This record gives sequence, C-alpha cells and structure tokens, in this order.
Amino acid sequence: MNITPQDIRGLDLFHRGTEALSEVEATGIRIDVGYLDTARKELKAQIKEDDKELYSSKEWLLWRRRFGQNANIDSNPQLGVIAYNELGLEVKKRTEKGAASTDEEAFEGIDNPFISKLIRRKKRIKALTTYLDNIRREVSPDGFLHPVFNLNTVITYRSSSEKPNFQNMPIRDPEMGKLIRRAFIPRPNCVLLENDFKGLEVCVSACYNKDPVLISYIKDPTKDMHRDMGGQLYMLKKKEVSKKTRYGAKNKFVFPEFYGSFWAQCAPALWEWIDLGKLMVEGTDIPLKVHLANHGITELGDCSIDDENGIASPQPGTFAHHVMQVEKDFWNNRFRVYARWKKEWFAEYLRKGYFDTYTGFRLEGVFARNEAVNYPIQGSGFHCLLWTLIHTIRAKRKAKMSSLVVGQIHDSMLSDIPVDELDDFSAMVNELVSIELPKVWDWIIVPMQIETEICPPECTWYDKKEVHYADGVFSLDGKQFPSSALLKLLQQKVKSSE
DNA sequence: TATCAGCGCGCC
DNA sequence: AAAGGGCGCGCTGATA
Repeated sequence: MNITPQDIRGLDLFHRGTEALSEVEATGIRIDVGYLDTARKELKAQIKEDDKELYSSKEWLLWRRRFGQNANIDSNPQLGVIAYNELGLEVKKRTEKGAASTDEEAFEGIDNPFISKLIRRKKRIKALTTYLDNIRREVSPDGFLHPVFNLNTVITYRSSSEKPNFQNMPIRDPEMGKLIRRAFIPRPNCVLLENDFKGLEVCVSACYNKDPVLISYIKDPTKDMHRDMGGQLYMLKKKEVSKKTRYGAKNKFVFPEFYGSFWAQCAPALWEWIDLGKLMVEGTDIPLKVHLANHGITELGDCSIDDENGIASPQPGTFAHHVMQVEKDFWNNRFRVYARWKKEWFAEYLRKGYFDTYTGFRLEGVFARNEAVNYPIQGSGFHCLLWTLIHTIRAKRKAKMSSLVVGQIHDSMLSDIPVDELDDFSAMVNELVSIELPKVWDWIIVPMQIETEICPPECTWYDKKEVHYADGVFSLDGKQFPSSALLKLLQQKVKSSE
C-alpha cells in the first residue's frame, strides 16, 4: 500500500498529527480498576451459568453425538451443522464464501431457547475477552489506559487504534455499553467531554460533489434529508414521519446508498424495519404496514441477487418495486449532481490510476468504484478531526490549560477537563471547528459544526449527555445554563436514571 | 508452536 | 456494469 502523502499539506498534517496523537497516547485515560475487576468477576460468573444451561441441554447432547471429543460450543462451523442439519432450521443467510451463516442476523426471528442462550453467551464472551480483559491487561499500574493511535495503517488515510482498540468500545447496545464504558472515568475534579463533528462525512462528501441539494440540506436547518426520505420510502407526509421511521430511512437507505448499496439490498432491510421498529404513522395509531396496504403495498417482492439469474425484477405494487423507483428519483433527480460526481470521479481515477484528496494525499492502486468514491470522503473527514485535535492541543497548551485530550474516534474527540476549564475549552474547540478550520481549508464549502456531550462530575463515559453549546453558552432542553449549574443538572439526571 | 484465512462482531 | 466504505480482535480449523 502506498501511504505517502501527496504533497506538503498531507505530510505536514500527518507529521503534526503523529506528534499530537503520541501526546494523547502518553496522556492516557483513567480507568476505574476496582469496577473493572468486579465487572469481570460478575461476567465470568454469568458465563459459567450460561455454560451450565447450555451443557445440560438436549441440543448439546446432539452436538456431542455429532462431534464427539471435538465438540466445541465456540465453533461457528459446528454450530452451523447443529442448527441447520440437526435442528433443521432454515438457512436464511450465507457467508461471503457461501457457507450457511451463523451470525446473529442469521438466527433473527427464530424462537429457539438454545440458540438464544448461545447468542447471549457469545455477547458476554465478547464483552469479557475483547473489552474488559484487554483493558485490564493494558492498564498501567497507576490506573491509566494508553491505547495506540496509528496514522500509517489505513488505506484511506484514516487512523486506527489498537492495544486496545479505543475506537470500537460498545455503545449501541445500552447494556453492553454500560458494562464497558463505566470503566472509563475522569481524573479527580474533572469531567469527560466528547466533541463530535455533526454529519462529518456528509459534509465532506458535499465538498467533493458540490451537489446543491445536498448542500442546502446541510445548510438549511428547516430541511431534513432523512425525514424527507422516510416520507418518500414509506409514503408518508412530513408530519407522519416518526423518529424511528426517520432512523430507518437514514441507516437503511440514505447512508447505504451514499456508500454504494442499491435497492435490492435496501428494500428488505427497510421492510423488516417496519416490524422491528414497530413503525406507526406518527400522530395516529395506524401501523405502517396497514398504511402501506392502504396504498396497495402488501408484500416485499422479489429482491434476489443471483449469480446465474442476476438481479430480480420485482412486480409493480410490491415494496421492492417502490424502493427501486425511490432510488431512481434519489440519484437521477434529487442528488443528480452527486451521482454525476461519482461517475466523473471514478472515470478520472480509471484514466490516471490514482486520485488526490483535498487534504494532500494520493491514493494509488486498484480500486473498485465504491472504493474510489468513498475513500477521499472517509480520509478527508478524519483529517478534519485530526486538524482539530492538533490545534486543540496547541491552543490549550498556549493558554496553559490543564485540559487533556485522551482519545479520538474518527470524527470525535474525548477530553478530560477540569470543571473550571469547561467553558474555555468548549469555546476553543467550537471556534477552531466552525471558524478556523474552514479558513485554513478553502475546499470546505459547508458550515462545520461540533456537537457536545458531557459526562457530569463523579460520572463515567457511559453517562455522557448531549448538551447544546452556542455563543459561549450551554443549553439543555432549550434553556440556558452557566456551566456549573449545567453540570449539577446533568449529575441529577444521571442519578435519577440509575 | 506459529501463521493464515474465514467468520463474527464491536465501532465510525 | 456493478451492486455497502473503513478498522482491530477473538476464535476455529487447516497447514507448515
């Protein structure tokens, strides 16, 4: 892989970035080692209980009969044989290589106590081995974790993290997120502060493709791309799009389409989401499936993607056919400038054999279409965060502040802040992102915004709460607060939710 | 015993 | 014509 910066801008960014990230590594993040050890002990006990149940089940008897001495509850290939050959479950998903998949999704909707217990055990093992045990092993004698941040490993010129990977700590599953993130705590008299770029990759993509519709979605706060797509996909008026409906449109259509997916993959996910998300027509008690039936749509339709037969042609009147039409409108009409950019960008890459990013990097090699159009966006997005991190460290040092940047996750930055520096630090980061960054990089043609999440005093990384910050003032639920009052309020919020 | 591909799963 | 981008890490099972 060629990871040489294309010009002095890239070289300079990574030079200063390496310095800054090594400072972050050396700083480290404080760990509640007492909690960590208790949690590990409890988790081990729970796994032991899981084992007891699983090993006394009739399915395990089958398993032993089939594999004898080699029987291994951790073996996915063996699980495949048991689930599909012995128990006769239907194969709903296959792996890349064509094997019957045994991932969680493959067993979705199957009401089998053995499989459910097995999945629960796998989650606990994951939490223990990948997270708690690794954190415990890497934590220094004085109670700090020092994850490594690399700038030399990723094809897009993003960063990676290891020992342990700080960039994949659980959060989406609240139970698992709590279990792991409770171990991350602030230094004495400090709070953890997380600053995330708002819609970073969408913003950067707009800078590359210059699509006027996408730009206006970003700039105009009254517009909402995901709500609009939710409306179109599920045949709803704006007001009828619920939060969950919007979520489905965003994560099962808009982002996948931006990354290069297409209707035959999106439609089944959107269709399943109706039931999984228990979607309703907002403001009514009408289930979305009923609403769609009123519009003549009662089934998903054919979405098969077959090596021999190619892509299905779903019948008019099916959901898949509808999603196909929405996709056509999405790329041929709504975001046609974005579509044209993708086409031209890839064609130019094919002519030259490489492409250059706005941030001073050349990517040279054999890339598929989706790779060639996604890499510059992913890389340049991260470079906005890296620039911010470098300058945050520089500015706080100059101001002789004690605040410390302790970690970074692609589009976000985690800091450990003395409570009396919260205002100054927030002002600094906001100014860097919204004013200085677009000044330094004139390719940034949309506003850049940073969002703020605070873990109140005496609380952990799990307890982070989103707050609003503008013009030097924090606000929560539309009401403004001085930072000291805000912290107290957030602290109460955490306590009452426990 | 070491290494690798494949799979699964956590994150952006 | 192609058809979801990028990581790190644990584990199995095959192979050297």
